[in-house]
Amino acid sequence: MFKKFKIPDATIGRLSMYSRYLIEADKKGITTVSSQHIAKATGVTPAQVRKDLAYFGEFGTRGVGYNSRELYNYIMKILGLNKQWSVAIVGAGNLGRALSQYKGFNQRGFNISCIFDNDPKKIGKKISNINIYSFDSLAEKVKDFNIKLGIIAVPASAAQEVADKLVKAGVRGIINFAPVNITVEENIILRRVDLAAQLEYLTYYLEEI
Amino acid sequence: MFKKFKIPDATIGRLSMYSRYLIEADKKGITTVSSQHIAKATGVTPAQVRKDLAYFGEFGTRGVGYNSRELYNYIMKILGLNKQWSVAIVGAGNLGRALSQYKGFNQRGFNISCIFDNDPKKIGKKISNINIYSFDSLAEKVKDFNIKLGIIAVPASAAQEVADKLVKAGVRGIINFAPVNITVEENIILRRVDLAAQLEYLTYYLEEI
DNA sequence: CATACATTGTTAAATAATTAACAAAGATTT
DNA sequence: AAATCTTTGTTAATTATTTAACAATGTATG
Repeated sequence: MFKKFKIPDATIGRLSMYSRYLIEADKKGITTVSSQHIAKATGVTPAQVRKDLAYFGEFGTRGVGYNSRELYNYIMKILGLNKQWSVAIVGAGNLGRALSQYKGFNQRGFNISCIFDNDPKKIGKKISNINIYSFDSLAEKVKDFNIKLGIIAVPASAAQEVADKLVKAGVRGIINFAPVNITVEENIILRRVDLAAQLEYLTYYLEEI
Repeated sequence: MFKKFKIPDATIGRLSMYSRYLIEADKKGITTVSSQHIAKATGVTPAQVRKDLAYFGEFGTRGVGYNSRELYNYIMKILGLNKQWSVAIVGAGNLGRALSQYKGFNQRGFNISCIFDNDPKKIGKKISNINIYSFDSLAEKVKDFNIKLGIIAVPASAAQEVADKLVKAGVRGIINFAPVNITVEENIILRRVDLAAQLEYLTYYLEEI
């Protein structure tokens, strides 16, 4: 698996979609699929599918297509999903609690190992069998559980501080749900997910039609 | 407000970020900001800020910058956020419940009016004062509450059916949290948010470093 | 086994988005 | 009031991404 070239960010998101389609196809007994099939199921063009895959190698057979299971395995490997990942969620508010229980993470190999909060009323409790720990024990627990991924679900005002703590503890990738821009050192992967902004895309387009 | 040209999708997301910075700046008594200030606070380039704004008009004063409050108001108007929007959430599972309670929506003018589910145990109950109704009453309630935005938080297998129902009831914009591609007629605005895929971006980049 | 057909992988063309450069316009200083 | 400084808005250049086209390659058919 080689990542020599710069791959468009969007490609990664599409690979994830492809993989979901492929595992479904495989379950249904569809052993072979074409770029056309994948494209139709995921809402992209066949050329896009082939281009995306071409970044990583040759996975198909000309005149035939792709073996569903095989391509699925390749993509999962590309995405780094051929193993389990431990994840920490920081913030046991509504969003943090929901994400802790969200089944979709488990389905893709993510294991929410622990939750952190600074509310004494929450510390020591559990959310669907996941322990809530104090901020103070973050570094310790991150090392214990070998956690490389962190989810920030705290208010905007605390997000940067939490990010710093996570990075210091050894976390390598962070998703920030707080609606604020935070910065991390260069070798840390950071993504921002702004739920309200998603609705704002809709209102923007609906506004003037 | 004119949307003659095709605006990059990313621009809309950035406008949302800018607006969040601007209201904060205004609260702190910073009446004037430059594209440089906005850029630094939101993690983009000053040229990007000016380009984004230029799609919609001239909001600044050369040699001076932008009036924080004024630009904030302009952007909110552009995004269609100068009024309240009623939103329906479909699915009262973990994710649906969390989104119903998520404070971030309210802060930006979104009002979760009702929740729909088909579980008899949930119908009739409330989640932080928001009623849970049956799928059957969806069309009726969407009209009663004048709901134009819908959030799909049901399992992938039910997502398309829910989308169809929402559209038929008069909803114009949809966010789909189910990890599946759904289709809607052309004049409906649809966005897909795949939470697991967000983590997969991280693992992709962490995999081979 | 030659011909027709299907579908990939790849190269080229077209489109889109970002960044850089700078003239225009207003504020400040001498 | 001329000269200098600042920062916008806009145009041009650059970079990135998507789409289209097609040669290469394998399968199926007569």
